[in-house]
Amino acid sequence: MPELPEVEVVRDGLARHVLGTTVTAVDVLHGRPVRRDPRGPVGFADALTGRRIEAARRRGKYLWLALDNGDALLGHLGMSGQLLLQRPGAPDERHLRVRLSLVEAPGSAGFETVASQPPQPAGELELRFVDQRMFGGLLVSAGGATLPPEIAHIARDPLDPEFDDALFVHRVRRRVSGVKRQLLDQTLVSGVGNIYADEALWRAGIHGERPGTRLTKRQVVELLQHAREVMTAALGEGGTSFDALYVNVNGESGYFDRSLHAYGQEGLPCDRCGTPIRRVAFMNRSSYFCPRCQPVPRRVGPTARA
DNA sequence: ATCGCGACCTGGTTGC
DNA sequence: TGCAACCAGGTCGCGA
Repeated sequence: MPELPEVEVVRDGLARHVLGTTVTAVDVLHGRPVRRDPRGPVGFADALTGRRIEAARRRGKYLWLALDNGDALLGHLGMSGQLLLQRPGAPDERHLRVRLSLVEAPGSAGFETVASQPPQPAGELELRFVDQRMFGGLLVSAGGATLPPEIAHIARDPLDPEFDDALFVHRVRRRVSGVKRQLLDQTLVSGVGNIYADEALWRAGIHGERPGTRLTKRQVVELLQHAREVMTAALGEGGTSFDALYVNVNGESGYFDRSLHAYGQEGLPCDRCGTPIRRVAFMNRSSYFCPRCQPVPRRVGPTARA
């Protein structure tokens, strides 16, 4: 599933290929992905048509295209979403939900970086939102070009140069909530999902059910740094599979196969101590951890296994 | 105010 | 073999 590194790869691809283009048509094939747009599917399409794309920005797992009127096309890939760039006429993907027709503005150099692609009408391409499960979605954010108000509550992510480490440490240590739950709290830090939370906790040797109030400053600082490292590593690998005219979100990127130490490793020996990795239910999903490197805190141990 | 949990989705896999 | 149950999980809204 797309995590912060994959979303950043998409953002980067969009930045290199759709800036300066103008939206000439919008086709909403399924209403659900635009459910959060207050204008509805028709209003959504109308608000985009004729607009020029000026920037591609991201915060956490949200990304948006800044438009020439100060609005923004805000998107979230959810679990299974993809943003693909296709030539017009390419067969519809099975789960194609929204199609934006784009045209290069006269005089723009926007497409000249696209090499070795199939023949296509000059300056025309499609931006397609494909999403099997439709947890993701798109909306037009009024006045959202710089930062959409819809995501004003979303914290900066750990790779953001303006992320406030000290504030994060302070807030985590003030809450009794388990530290994994806090890592997943978008108002504290964004971009960390179930996979990166488990990986960062494994690297830090901290159990996710440890209350924030029971962690030292140093432990939280180190945990944050581990989250940065694991996401940076994934970003490096995610970027290598990027195809110029095919902005892809690959949930099976090599990174996940090669570099995971905890997530999805139930029963396999811990890469540090050999103890079998354990899996427990957590927030309607799963948590993976090494019971030796990440001992279950005594006070909450019984519930952590429930 | 803060916290925790269930609903939302589909398709692949598992179990009976 | 066929069908049902389960699982993946980010985000939001609701209830405690």
